[in-house]
Amino acid sequence: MGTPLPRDPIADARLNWERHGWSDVAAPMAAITAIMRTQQILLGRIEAVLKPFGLTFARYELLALLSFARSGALPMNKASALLQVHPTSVTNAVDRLQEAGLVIRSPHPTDGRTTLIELTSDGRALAKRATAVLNSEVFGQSGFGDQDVDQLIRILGTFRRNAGDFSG
Amino acid sequence: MGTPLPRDPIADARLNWERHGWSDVAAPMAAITAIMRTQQILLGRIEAVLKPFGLTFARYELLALLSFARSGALPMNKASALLQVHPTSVTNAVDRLQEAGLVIRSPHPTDGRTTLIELTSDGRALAKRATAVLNSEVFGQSGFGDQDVDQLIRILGTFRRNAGDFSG
DNA sequence: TCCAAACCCTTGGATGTCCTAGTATATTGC
DNA sequence: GCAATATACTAGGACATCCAAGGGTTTGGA
Repeated sequence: MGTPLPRDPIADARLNWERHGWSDVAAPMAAITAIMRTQQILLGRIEAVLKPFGLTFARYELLALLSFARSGALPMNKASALLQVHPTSVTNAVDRLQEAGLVIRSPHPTDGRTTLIELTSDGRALAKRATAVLNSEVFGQSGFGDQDVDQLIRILGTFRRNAGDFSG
Repeated sequence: MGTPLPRDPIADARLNWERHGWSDVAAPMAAITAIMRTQQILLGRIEAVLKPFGLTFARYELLALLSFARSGALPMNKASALLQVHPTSVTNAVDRLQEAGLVIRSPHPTDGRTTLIELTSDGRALAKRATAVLNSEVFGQSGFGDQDVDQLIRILGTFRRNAGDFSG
């Protein structure tokens, strides 16, 4: 990982696609592969920033989501839907956050099937500190130009809507 | 996952960021979060297509990379660099591909430290079939417009170069 | 009223990714 | 020529993600 490659591997893959007669899908292949790689780079940066807090991105996302809920609590199925991850992933994250004393599980007042995740004061404080560093170290230095940020939001927003993420 | 959300959770997160006084980084936060989510959606589609072949995306990428090498063989460290993943991830993928009879390990002729990964004829055939389906089912139906594909390639290409992926 | 279907969460299993450490082989410098 | 350093791969561990299955709770139709 340390040393940059002499050539862009994704551009090379695109050339290979074209050479094999798949020119019609070479460009979207390159775009999709670039998204995969960009995600990998960004996730690496985020995890590096969160590590000193004892957080992973998955746990941070849950903590941040709870901190924006008015009551500081959410049902697990709601968290799963909003974070768009499998329910078992939420179970996993809550287990670890609970061990760390950042959230607690509490029964839903009216629905016996549902478990509420509730932020502790420690959890709320940690979410705040982690967000501040994430803002300054990652989001504030994304490396994307302002116009490109707008383009990404537009393009990926359309894609996500078409993929069935949301109906708005 | 099944039902679309009534609202875009990323747009909501952006509003939350702005409400908390982080307007200066709200847009890049939204763009980065959208990249993470888009990657998740695309990976899901790809894995669904590859599953009938007994392949995962990681294994497919390795297979495809080998199929483009003239000799059909590559040193593991080379594969790790080109795929931009950790060497242990390549070891893992090769283990499983080898069990499936799709690749074999062979010693490097001059460097005793190095192991070559070599495509078997089964591996080459499977890579070809999987690529065909991936092209028609995923890359050919990406949901991105032609202009958006070009924008993505440009924006993410710049990002990756600045991140140190390649020097070209 | 009551049982079947739907829903919620958890457990167990399979994969992939990374990190750290360890073993083996090459290369470099004295 | 030999020791020190660098490189290549593998083993073990921590996490996260998904799927399939299981047990408890609600809901809704007969």
